[in-house]
Amino acid sequence: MFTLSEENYLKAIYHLEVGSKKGISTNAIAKSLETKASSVTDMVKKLSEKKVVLYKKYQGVTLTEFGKKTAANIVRKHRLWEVFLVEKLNFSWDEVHEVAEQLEHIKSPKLINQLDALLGFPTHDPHGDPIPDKEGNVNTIDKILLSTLNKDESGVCIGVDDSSSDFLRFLDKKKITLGKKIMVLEKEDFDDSLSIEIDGEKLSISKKIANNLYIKK
Amino acid sequence: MFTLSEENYLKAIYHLEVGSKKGISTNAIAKSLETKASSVTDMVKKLSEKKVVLYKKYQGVTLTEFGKKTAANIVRKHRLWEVFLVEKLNFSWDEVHEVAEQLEHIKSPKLINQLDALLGFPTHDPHGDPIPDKEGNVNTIDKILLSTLNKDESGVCIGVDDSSSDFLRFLDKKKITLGKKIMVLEKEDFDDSLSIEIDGEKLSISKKIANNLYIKK
DNA sequence: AATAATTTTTAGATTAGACTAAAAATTATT
DNA sequence: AATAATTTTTAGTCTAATCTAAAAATTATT
Repeated sequence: MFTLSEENYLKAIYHLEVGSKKGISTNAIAKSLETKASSVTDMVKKLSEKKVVLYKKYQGVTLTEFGKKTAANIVRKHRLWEVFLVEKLNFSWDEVHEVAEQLEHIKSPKLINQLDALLGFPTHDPHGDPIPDKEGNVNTIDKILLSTLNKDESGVCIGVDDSSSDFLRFLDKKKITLGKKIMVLEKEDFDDSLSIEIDGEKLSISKKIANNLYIKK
Repeated sequence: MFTLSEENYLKAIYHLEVGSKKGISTNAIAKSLETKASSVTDMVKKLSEKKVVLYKKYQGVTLTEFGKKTAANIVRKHRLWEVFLVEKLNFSWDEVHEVAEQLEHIKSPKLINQLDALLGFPTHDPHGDPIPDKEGNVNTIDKILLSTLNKDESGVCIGVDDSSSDFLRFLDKKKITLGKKIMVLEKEDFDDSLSIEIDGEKLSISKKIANNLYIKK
Protein backbone atom coordinates (compact mmCIF):
# COMPACT_ATOMS: atom_id res chain seq x y z
CA MET A 1 0.00 0.00 0.00
CA PHE A 2 1.16 3.53 -0.67
CA THR A 3 1.12 6.66 1.43
CA LEU A 4 -0.54 9.87 0.33
CA SER A 5 2.83 11.34 -0.52
CA GLU A 6 3.98 8.29 -2.45
CA GLU A 7 0.77 8.37 -4.47
CA ASN A 8 1.30 12.01 -5.35
CA TYR A 9 4.83 11.32 -6.54
CA LEU A 10 3.64 8.39 -8.63
CA LYS A 11 0.96 10.51 -10.23
CA ALA A 12 3.38 13.32 -11.00
CA ILE A 13 5.87 10.95 -12.62
CA TYR A 14 3.06 9.31 -14.57
CA HIS A 15 1.96 12.62 -16.04
CA LEU A 16 5.53 13.70 -16.78
CA GLU A 17 6.23 10.45 -18.60
CA VAL A 18 3.55 11.12 -21.22
CA GLY A 19 5.40 12.03 -24.39
CA SER A 20 8.85 11.74 -22.83
CA LYS A 21 11.14 8.95 -23.95
CA LYS A 22 13.87 9.48 -21.34
CA GLY A 23 13.79 9.15 -17.59
CA ILE A 24 12.07 11.89 -15.59
CA SER A 25 14.50 14.27 -13.92
CA THR A 26 14.57 15.02 -10.23
CA ASN A 27 14.07 18.70 -10.94
CA ALA A 28 11.04 18.10 -13.16
CA ILE A 29 9.36 16.14 -10.38
CA ALA A 30 10.31 18.78 -7.83
CA LYS A 31 8.81 21.53 -9.95
CA SER A 32 5.64 19.59 -10.61
CA LEU A 33 5.09 18.88 -6.92
CA GLU A 34 6.38 22.25 -5.73
CA THR A 35 8.94 20.61 -3.50
CA LYS A 36 12.75 20.52 -3.36
CA ALA A 37 15.04 18.32 -5.43
CA SER A 38 16.54 16.81 -2.29
CA SER A 39 13.11 15.68 -1.13
CA VAL A 40 12.52 14.10 -4.51
CA THR A 41 15.76 12.15 -4.33
CA ASP A 42 14.73 10.72 -0.97
CA MET A 43 11.28 9.72 -2.14
CA VAL A 44 12.51 8.30 -5.39
CA LYS A 45 14.76 5.93 -3.47
CA LYS A 46 11.82 4.78 -1.45
CA LEU A 47 9.68 4.27 -4.55
CA SER A 48 12.51 2.34 -6.12
CA GLU A 49 12.62 -0.03 -3.15
CA LYS A 50 8.90 -0.49 -3.52
CA LYS A 51 9.43 -1.53 -7.15
CA VAL A 52 7.27 1.16 -8.72
CA VAL A 53 10.12 3.09 -10.36
CA LEU A 54 13.51 2.32 -11.82
CA TYR A 55 16.12 4.68 -10.48
CA LYS A 56 19.79 5.15 -11.14
CA LYS A 57 21.62 8.05 -9.55
CA TYR A 58 21.73 11.13 -11.77
CA GLN A 59 19.73 9.32 -14.47
CA GLY A 60 16.17 10.20 -13.51
CA VAL A 61 13.35 7.71 -12.96
CA THR A 62 11.01 5.59 -15.05
CA LEU A 63 7.84 3.90 -13.86
CA THR A 64 7.86 0.10 -13.82
CA GLU A 65 4.82 -1.73 -15.20
CA PHE A 66 3.58 -2.06 -11.63
CA GLY A 67 4.20 1.64 -11.05
CA LYS A 68 2.36 2.57 -14.22
CA LYS A 69 -0.65 0.52 -13.20
CA THR A 70 -0.65 1.99 -9.73
CA ALA A 71 -0.41 5.54 -11.05
CA ALA A 72 -3.05 4.95 -13.73
CA ASN A 73 -5.39 3.73 -11.04
CA ILE A 74 -4.99 6.95 -9.09
CA VAL A 75 -5.64 8.95 -12.26
CA ARG A 76 -8.66 6.74 -12.94
CA LYS A 77 -10.05 7.55 -9.52
CA HIS A 78 -9.32 11.25 -9.93
CA ARG A 79 -11.17 11.46 -13.24
CA LEU A 80 -14.12 9.35 -12.17
CA TRP A 81 -14.58 11.59 -9.15
CA GLU A 82 -14.44 14.63 -11.43
CA VAL A 83 -17.25 13.19 -13.53
CA PHE A 84 -19.22 12.50 -10.38
CA LEU A 85 -18.79 16.04 -9.10
CA VAL A 86 -19.95 17.57 -12.37
CA GLU A 87 -22.71 15.11 -13.26
CA LYS A 88 -24.17 14.39 -9.85
CA LEU A 89 -23.22 17.31 -7.64
CA ASN A 90 -23.47 20.22 -10.06
CA PHE A 91 -19.86 21.32 -9.79
CA SER A 92 -18.56 23.37 -12.69
CA TRP A 93 -15.53 22.04 -14.51
CA ASP A 94 -13.20 24.59 -12.96
CA GLU A 95 -14.15 23.54 -9.42
CA VAL A 96 -13.55 19.81 -9.55
CA HIS A 97 -9.79 19.47 -9.53
CA GLU A 98 -9.06 20.46 -5.96
CA VAL A 99 -11.67 18.12 -4.50
CA ALA A 100 -10.73 15.26 -6.82
CA GLU A 101 -7.13 15.64 -5.59
CA GLN A 102 -8.41 14.58 -2.20
CA LEU A 103 -10.91 11.95 -3.32
CA GLU A 104 -8.41 10.14 -5.54
CA HIS A 105 -6.66 8.79 -2.44
CA ILE A 106 -9.67 7.00 -0.97
CA LYS A 107 -8.94 3.29 -0.86
CA SER A 108 -11.85 1.03 -1.76
CA PRO A 109 -12.04 -0.95 -4.99
CA LYS A 110 -15.76 -1.48 -4.52
CA LEU A 111 -16.31 2.26 -4.16
CA ILE A 112 -14.67 2.97 -7.50
CA ASN A 113 -16.34 0.12 -9.35
CA GLN A 114 -19.75 1.18 -8.13
CA LEU A 115 -19.05 4.83 -8.85
CA ASP A 116 -18.02 3.85 -12.36
CA ALA A 117 -21.34 2.04 -12.79
CA LEU A 118 -23.38 4.89 -11.26
CA LEU A 119 -21.83 7.25 -13.81
CA GLY A 120 -22.51 4.88 -16.71
CA PHE A 121 -18.87 3.89 -17.29
CA PRO A 122 -17.68 7.23 -18.62
CA THR A 123 -14.64 7.28 -20.92
CA HIS A 124 -13.59 10.89 -20.38
CA ASP A 125 -13.52 13.39 -17.55
CA PRO A 126 -15.10 16.87 -17.72
CA HIS A 127 -11.95 18.32 -19.31
CA GLY A 128 -11.91 15.71 -22.06
CA ASP A 129 -9.11 13.64 -20.57
CA PRO A 130 -9.50 9.87 -20.95
CA ILE A 131 -10.28 7.73 -17.91
CA PRO A 132 -7.91 4.74 -17.60
CA ASP A 133 -9.68 1.37 -17.32
CA LYS A 134 -9.21 -1.02 -14.38
CA GLU A 135 -6.05 -2.42 -15.94
CA GLY A 136 -4.61 1.04 -16.40
CA ASN A 137 -5.04 1.18 -20.17
CA VAL A 138 -5.78 4.57 -21.64
CA ASN A 139 -7.75 5.06 -24.80
CA THR A 140 -5.81 7.81 -26.56
CA ILE A 141 -7.56 9.29 -29.53
CA ASP A 142 -5.91 11.61 -32.01
CA LYS A 143 -6.63 15.07 -30.73
CA ILE A 144 -5.13 18.19 -32.26
CA LEU A 145 -4.85 21.76 -31.09
CA LEU A 146 -7.38 24.21 -32.46
CA SER A 147 -4.45 26.39 -33.50
CA THR A 148 -3.35 23.76 -36.05
CA LEU A 149 -6.61 24.00 -38.01
CA ASN A 150 -6.54 25.95 -41.28
CA LYS A 151 -9.06 28.42 -42.62
CA ASP A 152 -12.40 26.80 -43.44
CA GLU A 153 -11.56 23.63 -41.54
CA SER A 154 -13.73 22.53 -38.63
CA GLY A 155 -13.71 20.07 -35.75
CA VAL A 156 -15.38 19.13 -32.51
CA CYS A 157 -14.06 20.45 -29.22
CA ILE A 158 -12.92 17.40 -27.20
CA GLY A 159 -10.68 18.68 -24.46
CA VAL A 160 -8.43 21.30 -22.92
CA ASP A 161 -4.69 21.34 -22.39
CA ASP A 162 -4.44 23.94 -19.64
CA SER A 163 -7.19 23.18 -17.14
CA SER A 164 -6.64 26.11 -14.82
CA SER A 165 -9.72 27.67 -13.30
CA ASP A 166 -9.16 30.95 -15.14
CA PHE A 167 -9.08 29.32 -18.54
CA LEU A 168 -12.09 27.11 -17.86
CA ARG A 169 -14.16 30.02 -16.60
CA PHE A 170 -13.22 31.94 -19.72
CA LEU A 171 -14.51 29.08 -21.88
CA ASP A 172 -17.73 28.98 -19.88
CA LYS A 173 -18.23 32.67 -20.47
CA LYS A 174 -17.73 32.22 -24.20
CA LYS A 175 -20.01 29.17 -24.15
CA ILE A 176 -17.27 26.94 -25.48
CA THR A 177 -17.92 23.45 -24.14
CA LEU A 178 -16.90 19.90 -25.01
CA GLY A 179 -18.76 18.46 -27.96
CA LYS A 180 -19.37 21.76 -29.72
CA LYS A 181 -18.47 22.13 -33.38
CA ILE A 182 -15.96 24.84 -34.21
CA MET A 183 -15.29 26.19 -37.72
CA VAL A 184 -12.27 28.36 -38.49
CA LEU A 185 -13.44 31.33 -40.54
CA GLU A 186 -10.22 33.31 -40.61
CA LYS A 187 -6.62 33.16 -39.37
CA GLU A 188 -4.98 36.49 -38.70
CA ASP A 189 -1.32 36.46 -39.63
CA PHE A 190 -0.08 39.33 -37.48
CA ASP A 191 -1.21 37.94 -34.09
CA ASP A 192 -2.25 34.34 -34.96
CA SER A 193 -5.72 35.02 -33.63
CA LEU A 194 -8.64 33.04 -35.05
CA SER A 195 -12.07 34.01 -36.16
CA ILE A 196 -14.29 31.01 -35.48
CA GLU A 197 -17.92 30.04 -35.75
CA ILE A 198 -19.53 28.22 -32.84
CA ASP A 199 -23.29 27.74 -32.27
CA GLY A 200 -23.81 29.72 -35.47
CA GLU A 201 -22.10 32.72 -33.92
CA LYS A 202 -18.87 34.43 -34.85
CA LEU A 203 -16.16 34.70 -32.21
CA SER A 204 -12.60 35.97 -32.08
CA ILE A 205 -10.09 33.74 -30.28
CA SER A 206 -6.52 34.58 -29.28
CA LYS A 207 -3.53 32.42 -30.09
CA LYS A 208 -3.20 31.40 -26.46
CA ILE A 209 -6.74 30.09 -26.33
CA ALA A 210 -6.35 28.22 -29.62
CA ASN A 211 -3.23 26.58 -28.22
CA ASN A 212 -5.12 25.17 -25.27
CA LEU A 213 -8.18 23.70 -26.95
CA TYR A 214 -8.17 20.18 -28.34
CA ILE A 215 -10.18 19.41 -31.45
CA LYS A 216 -11.11 16.23 -33.25
CA LYS A 217 -11.47 16.62 -37.00
CA MET B 1 -7.68 23.64 9.68
CA PHE B 2 -7.15 20.26 11.30
CA THR B 3 -4.94 17.33 10.40
CA LEU B 4 -6.28 13.83 9.86
CA SER B 5 -5.06 12.81 13.26
CA GLU B 6 -6.53 15.83 15.00
CA GLU B 7 -9.88 15.13 13.36
CA ASN B 8 -9.83 11.56 14.56
CA TYR B 9 -9.12 12.66 18.11
CA LEU B 10 -11.92 15.22 17.96
CA LYS B 11 -14.35 12.63 16.72
CA ALA B 12 -13.35 10.14 19.41
CA ILE B 13 -13.77 12.74 22.16
CA TYR B 14 -17.10 13.81 20.68
CA HIS B 15 -18.45 10.26 20.80
CA LEU B 16 -17.09 9.65 24.30
CA GLU B 17 -18.72 12.83 25.58
CA VAL B 18 -22.23 11.60 24.75
CA GLY B 19 -23.84 10.72 28.06
CA SER B 20 -20.80 11.62 30.12
CA LYS B 21 -20.94 14.61 32.45
CA LYS B 22 -17.26 14.68 33.41
CA GLY B 23 -14.16 15.25 31.33
CA ILE B 24 -12.98 12.47 29.06
CA SER B 25 -9.98 10.58 30.44
CA THR B 26 -6.73 10.14 28.61
CA ASN B 27 -7.08 6.38 28.88
CA ALA B 28 -10.59 6.38 27.43
CA ILE B 29 -9.38 8.27 24.37
CA ALA B 30 -6.37 5.99 24.05
CA LYS B 31 -8.56 2.91 24.15
CA SER B 32 -11.01 4.32 21.64
CA LEU B 33 -8.28 5.21 19.17
CA GLU B 34 -6.15 2.14 19.91
CA THR B 35 -3.17 4.28 20.77
CA LYS B 36 -1.11 4.93 23.90
CA ALA B 37 -1.97 7.27 26.74
CA SER B 38 1.25 9.21 26.24
CA SER B 39 0.32 9.91 22.64
CA VAL B 40 -3.06 11.16 23.79
CA THR B 41 -1.49 13.56 26.27
CA ASP B 42 0.63 15.04 23.49
CA MET B 43 -2.28 15.47 21.13
CA VAL B 44 -4.60 16.82 23.77
CA LYS B 45 -2.14 19.62 24.48
CA LYS B 46 -2.13 20.50 20.81
CA LEU B 47 -5.92 20.46 20.59
CA SER B 48 -6.05 22.64 23.66
CA GLU B 49 -3.80 25.22 21.99
CA LYS B 50 -6.11 25.12 19.00
CA LYS B 51 -9.05 25.94 21.28
CA VAL B 52 -11.10 22.87 20.50
CA VAL B 53 -10.77 21.26 23.93
CA LEU B 54 -10.37 22.39 27.51
CA TYR B 55 -7.58 20.55 29.21
CA LYS B 56 -6.17 20.54 32.69
CA LYS B 57 -3.47 18.07 33.63
CA TYR B 58 -4.87 14.89 35.16
CA GLN B 59 -8.44 16.19 34.75
CA GLY B 60 -9.33 14.88 31.30
CA VAL B 61 -10.67 16.98 28.42
CA THR B 62 -13.93 18.58 27.37
CA LEU B 63 -14.79 19.88 23.92
CA THR B 64 -15.28 23.62 23.60
CA GLU B 65 -18.27 24.88 21.60
CA PHE B 66 -15.94 25.30 18.65
CA GLY B 67 -14.60 21.78 19.17
CA LYS B 68 -18.11 20.36 19.37
CA LYS B 69 -19.08 22.01 16.11
CA THR B 70 -15.93 20.84 14.39
CA ALA B 71 -16.43 17.27 15.58
CA ALA B 72 -20.14 17.26 14.72
CA ASN B 73 -19.23 18.35 11.22
CA ILE B 74 -16.93 15.36 10.80
CA VAL B 75 -19.66 13.06 12.08
CA ARG B 76 -22.10 14.75 9.70
CA LYS B 77 -19.80 14.04 6.80
CA HIS B 78 -19.25 10.45 7.91
CA ARG B 79 -22.96 9.72 8.12
CA LEU B 80 -23.88 11.47 4.88
CA TRP B 81 -21.24 9.42 3.08
CA GLU B 82 -22.66 6.26 4.66
CA VAL B 83 -26.09 7.12 3.27
CA PHE B 84 -24.52 7.77 -0.12
CA LEU B 85 -22.71 4.43 -0.14
CA VAL B 86 -25.86 2.50 0.73
CA GLU B 87 -28.37 4.46 -1.35
CA LYS B 88 -26.34 5.24 -4.45
CA LEU B 89 -23.56 2.67 -4.57
CA ASN B 90 -25.32 -0.44 -3.25
CA PHE B 91 -23.09 -0.98 -0.26
CA SER B 92 -24.60 -3.06 2.53
CA TRP B 93 -24.77 -1.44 5.97
CA ASP B 94 -21.91 -3.50 7.31
CA GLU B 95 -19.54 -2.33 4.56
CA VAL B 96 -19.88 1.42 4.84
CA HIS B 97 -18.00 2.29 7.98
CA GLU B 98 -14.45 1.70 6.81
CA VAL B 99 -14.88 3.75 3.63
CA ALA B 100 -16.77 6.52 5.43
CA GLU B 101 -13.85 6.75 7.86
CA GLN B 102 -11.77 7.89 4.90
CA LEU B 103 -14.36 10.04 3.16
CA GLU B 104 -15.22 12.01 6.29
CA HIS B 105 -11.89 13.83 6.05
CA ILE B 106 -12.44 15.29 2.57
CA LYS B 107 -12.50 19.05 2.85
CA SER B 108 -15.08 20.80 0.68
CA PRO B 109 -18.19 22.47 2.06
CA LYS B 110 -19.78 22.51 -1.38
CA LEU B 111 -19.23 18.78 -1.74
CA ILE B 112 -21.10 18.05 1.46
CA ASN B 113 -23.93 20.46 0.78
CA GLN B 114 -24.49 19.04 -2.67
CA LEU B 115 -24.22 15.48 -1.40
CA ASP B 116 -26.81 16.31 1.25
CA ALA B 117 -29.14 17.58 -1.49
CA LEU B 118 -28.49 14.61 -3.79
CA LEU B 119 -29.50 12.30 -0.96
CA GLY B 120 -32.65 14.31 -0.20
CA PHE B 121 -31.43 15.77 3.10
CA PRO B 122 -31.45 12.54 5.09
CA THR B 123 -31.83 12.74 8.88
CA HIS B 124 -30.34 9.37 9.78
CA ASP B 125 -27.55 7.13 8.54
CA PRO B 126 -28.01 3.47 7.58
CA HIS B 127 -27.54 2.36 11.21
CA GLY B 128 -30.21 4.71 12.48
CA ASP B 129 -27.80 7.29 13.90
CA PRO B 130 -28.86 10.93 13.47
CA ILE B 131 -27.00 13.16 11.02
CA PRO B 132 -25.94 16.47 12.63
CA ASP B 133 -27.09 19.56 10.71
CA LYS B 134 -24.71 22.21 9.36
CA GLU B 135 -24.60 23.92 12.74
CA GLY B 136 -23.75 20.69 14.49
CA ASN B 137 -27.14 20.20 16.11
CA VAL B 138 -28.28 16.62 16.54
CA ASN B 139 -31.91 15.62 16.57
CA THR B 140 -31.99 13.07 19.35
CA ILE B 141 -35.18 11.12 19.52
CA ASP B 142 -36.15 8.88 22.41
CA LYS B 143 -34.93 5.48 21.44
CA ILE B 144 -34.99 2.52 23.79
CA LEU B 145 -33.34 -0.87 23.70
CA LEU B 146 -35.45 -3.76 22.48
CA SER B 147 -34.51 -5.55 25.71
CA THR B 148 -36.48 -2.99 27.75
CA LEU B 149 -39.78 -3.84 26.05
CA ASN B 150 -42.23 -5.99 28.00
CA LYS B 151 -44.30 -8.92 26.78
CA ASP B 152 -46.94 -7.88 24.24
CA GLU B 153 -45.34 -4.48 23.68
CA SER B 154 -44.16 -3.51 20.24
CA GLY B 155 -42.07 -0.86 18.50
CA VAL B 156 -40.31 0.05 15.32
CA CYS B 157 -36.67 -0.81 14.83
CA ILE B 158 -34.81 2.52 14.46
CA GLY B 159 -31.15 1.79 15.03
CA VAL B 160 -28.35 -0.35 16.36
CA ASP B 161 -25.98 0.19 19.25
CA ASP B 162 -23.15 -2.11 18.22
CA SER B 163 -22.56 -1.57 14.51
CA SER B 164 -19.90 -4.22 14.01
CA SER B 165 -19.98 -6.10 10.74
CA ASP B 166 -20.76 -9.38 12.45
CA PHE B 167 -23.81 -8.02 14.18
CA LEU B 168 -25.10 -6.22 11.08
CA ARG B 169 -24.68 -9.31 8.92
CA PHE B 170 -26.58 -11.30 11.53
CA LEU B 171 -29.45 -8.84 11.33
CA ASP B 172 -29.43 -9.05 7.54
CA LYS B 173 -29.66 -12.84 7.74
CA LYS B 174 -32.62 -12.58 10.08
CA LYS B 175 -34.19 -9.91 7.88
CA ILE B 176 -34.21 -7.39 10.70
CA THR B 177 -33.90 -3.94 9.14
CA LEU B 178 -34.64 -0.36 10.17
CA GLY B 179 -38.31 0.54 10.01
CA LYS B 180 -39.63 -2.94 10.71
CA LYS B 181 -42.20 -3.45 13.42
CA ILE B 182 -41.23 -5.80 16.23
CA MET B 183 -43.65 -7.29 18.76
CA VAL B 184 -42.45 -9.03 21.90
CA LEU B 185 -44.37 -12.29 22.24
CA GLU B 186 -42.48 -13.75 25.19
CA LYS B 187 -39.61 -12.97 27.57
CA GLU B 188 -37.73 -15.96 28.93
CA ASP B 189 -36.65 -15.46 32.52
CA PHE B 190 -33.78 -17.92 32.65
CA ASP B 191 -31.68 -16.47 29.78
CA ASP B 192 -33.47 -13.18 29.07
CA SER B 193 -34.03 -14.25 25.46
CA LEU B 194 -37.02 -12.85 23.59
CA SER B 195 -39.56 -14.38 21.34
CA ILE B 196 -40.56 -11.72 18.83
CA GLU B 197 -42.78 -11.32 15.83
CA ILE B 198 -41.41 -9.56 12.78
CA ASP B 199 -42.90 -9.57 9.26
CA GLY B 200 -45.61 -11.85 10.67
CA GLU B 201 -42.99 -14.44 11.57
CA LYS B 202 -41.89 -15.73 14.95
CA LEU B 203 -38.22 -15.39 15.84
CA SER B 204 -36.11 -16.08 18.92
CA ILE B 205 -33.62 -13.39 19.89
CA SER B 206 -30.84 -13.64 22.48
CA LYS B 207 -30.28 -11.12 25.24
CA LYS B 208 -27.20 -9.79 23.51
CA ILE B 209 -29.12 -9.03 20.34
CA ALA B 210 -31.96 -7.36 22.23
CA ASN B 211 -29.42 -5.17 23.99
CA ASN B 212 -28.08 -3.84 20.72
CA LEU B 213 -31.28 -2.97 18.88
CA TYR B 214 -32.96 0.39 19.33
CA ILE B 215 -36.74 0.64 19.18
CA LYS B 216 -39.19 3.50 19.06
CA LYS B 217 -42.49 2.75 20.77
C1' DA C 1 39.76 19.76 -23.04
C1' DA C 2 39.28 22.76 -19.29
C1' DT C 3 36.27 25.49 -16.81
C1' DA C 4 31.67 27.23 -15.71
C1' DA C 5 26.92 26.41 -14.83
C1' DT C 6 23.51 23.40 -13.60
C1' DT C 7 21.59 19.37 -11.63
C1' DT C 8 21.57 15.89 -8.31
C1' DT C 9 22.87 13.78 -4.18
C1' DT C 10 24.41 13.67 0.60
C1' DA C 11 24.54 15.14 5.29
C1' DG C 12 22.34 16.97 8.92
C1' DA C 13 18.19 19.40 11.01
C1' DT C 14 13.14 19.85 11.68
C1' DT C 15 8.22 18.66 12.49
C1' DA C 16 4.15 15.71 13.41
C1' DG C 17 2.79 11.83 15.39
C1' DA C 18 3.58 7.80 17.68
C1' DC C 19 6.20 4.82 20.93
C1' DT C 20 8.64 2.98 25.63
C1' DA C 21 10.02 3.51 30.13
C1' DA C 22 10.18 6.05 34.16
C1' DA C 23 8.36 9.70 37.19
C1' DA C 24 4.49 12.09 39.18
C1' DA C 25 -0.23 12.54 40.44
C1' DT C 26 -4.56 10.67 41.54
C1' DT C 27 -7.65 7.20 43.27
C1' DA C 28 -8.54 2.98 45.81
C1' DT C 29 -7.71 -0.07 49.66
C1' DT C 30 -6.50 -1.48 53.78
C1' DA D 1 -4.01 8.26 57.12
C1' DA D 2 -0.72 5.43 54.98
C1' DT D 3 0.21 2.45 51.37
C1' DA D 4 -0.99 0.15 47.06
C1' DA D 5 -2.79 0.36 42.49
C1' DT D 6 -3.89 2.92 38.69
C1' DT D 7 -3.73 6.75 35.68
C1' DT D 8 -1.40 10.41 33.59
C1' DT D 9 2.49 12.95 32.33
C1' DT D 10 7.30 13.60 31.14
C1' DA D 11 11.54 12.56 28.90
C1' DG D 12 13.68 10.58 25.34
C1' DT D 13 13.55 7.75 20.91
C1' DC D 14 11.75 6.62 16.22
C1' DT D 15 9.86 7.17 11.47
C1' DA D 16 8.04 9.67 7.41
C1' DA D 17 8.47 13.56 4.95
C1' DT D 18 10.23 17.69 4.49
C1' DC D 19 14.00 21.37 4.41
C1' DT D 20 18.90 23.90 3.89
C1' DA D 21 23.54 23.89 2.78
C1' DA D 22 27.38 21.70 0.97
C1' DA D 23 29.49 18.18 -1.95
C1' DA D 24 29.53 15.46 -6.11
C1' DA D 25 28.27 14.52 -10.76
C1' DT D 26 26.67 15.91 -15.12
C1' DT D 27 26.04 19.07 -18.89
C1' DA D 28 27.15 23.34 -21.30
C1' DT D 29 30.41 26.82 -22.81
C1' DT D 30 34.28 28.72 -24.03
